[in-house]
Amino acid sequence: MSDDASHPGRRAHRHGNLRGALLGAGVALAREGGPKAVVLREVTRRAGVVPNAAYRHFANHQALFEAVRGVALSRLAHAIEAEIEPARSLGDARLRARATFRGVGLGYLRFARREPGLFRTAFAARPFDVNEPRDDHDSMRGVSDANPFQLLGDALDGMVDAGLMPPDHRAGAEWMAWSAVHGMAFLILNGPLRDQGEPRCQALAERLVAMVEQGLLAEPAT
Amino acid sequence: MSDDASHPGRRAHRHGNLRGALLGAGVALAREGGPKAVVLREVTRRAGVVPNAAYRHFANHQALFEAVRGVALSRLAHAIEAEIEPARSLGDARLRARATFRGVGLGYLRFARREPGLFRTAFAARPFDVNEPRDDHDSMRGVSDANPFQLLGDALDGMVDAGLMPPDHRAGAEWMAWSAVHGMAFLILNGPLRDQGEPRCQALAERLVAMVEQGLLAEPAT
DNA sequence: TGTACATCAGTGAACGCGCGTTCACTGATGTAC
DNA sequence: TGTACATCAGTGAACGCGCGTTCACTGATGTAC
Repeated sequence: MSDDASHPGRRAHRHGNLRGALLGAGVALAREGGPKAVVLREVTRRAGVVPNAAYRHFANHQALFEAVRGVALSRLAHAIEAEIEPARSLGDARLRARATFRGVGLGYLRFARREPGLFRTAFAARPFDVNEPRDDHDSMRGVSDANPFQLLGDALDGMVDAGLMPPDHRAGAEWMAWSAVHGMAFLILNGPLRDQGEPRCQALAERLVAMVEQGLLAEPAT
Repeated sequence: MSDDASHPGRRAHRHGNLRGALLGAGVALAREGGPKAVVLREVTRRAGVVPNAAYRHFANHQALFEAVRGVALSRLAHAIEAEIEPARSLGDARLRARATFRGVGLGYLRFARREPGLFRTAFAARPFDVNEPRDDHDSMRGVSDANPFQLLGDALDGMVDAGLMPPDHRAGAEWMAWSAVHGMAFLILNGPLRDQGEPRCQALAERLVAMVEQGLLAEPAT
């Protein structure tokens, strides 16, 4: 790729950054075809290298896949951060808390629609550790390094801090919100909602997030 | 299996009901290992038959898989019907409507927990047609033949009929409820909620369904 | 500044695996005469 | 009631596929003297 340096006719040895090239190829495959497309042999093919060369940089196929998955999760976090960014400038604390919470849900769903392959990859196979720090591989400057789950938790904390959500409703609220939003992502990607247009998807997403907000705030103590 | 009939030493020809045996083996595999475990060669192995014998009864592997998936969806519908059955005897129409609605969600989630392999199989690969009638393969007598989606729709209609839900909130409400419940099933089966005990899962499920109910009824017209 | 050498990233060839699927076959069953 | 025959469900053997992974190798690179 970028090693057109000073040794024109040399053999392909000393790739330069094969690990990065393999990871990039894996991410590209995941974007195009989801988790099943992240096949070791195809990854090496794309990197212009023989299959077993991958074993210099990853213990096995699973290790490579986990690295790709880490990037996918990181991209999801960035998508959410981009969606909640505008809310930061809101003056009213209550409005800001609500807008941030909605942004987390809408960002999650937007990423699912825009990057279905990466989204599927992020949640394929073993679930990600809710506490694992984000892969800083492609992190942006000036932006926190939270994983998607932590961004959701922060948004919920904000709702409590702003006095919108009773503190005794806070525990476990992540699971409620995440369930709703992930389920809709599934219906849109694999389910009966899969052939809806973008405007309809956006409308459904907004209604869903509003429903969750309503349900979490007004939730009876029962 | 059941052909210990009148021909003791005969070859394995004329199985009797090989199609049924294959389907049964496929369902058993799906229960044990989810959709990926429904492998044609293993199905025939379990039926005590040579692999290509399956092609007398199913066009190919996919046709066999779809048949298995149909059974899984049918089982899910039965689980939901069993859960809403008690609500039918409730006198008050409003209580009955709410109990039925909750039963749909709780039955869905209970099935996901009790039959994770079948649940995963039901929603693997291509989504089921929301209008397709249930496989009557193992239908119960005295019970309607609705698919899970139709049961949800009926429950929502019941909420409107009972005056609990404003009619203008009815359209698309299935997607809201289904999203929430399916997402939680995912978190419990594949996500960070996967190692919770049964009581905790049940509590989360009840809270989720209550949240959806609250959110759908109080939903602002925005 | 030049030579000898250790390192180790990538090569080339091959493995065994289980899969879905195809082919020509055989022999028990049920029917027609 | 008995015989000839067509049917077709299941057999046996084989295929090509792409996969992940292992092995002994080679040759460019950077370092020590």
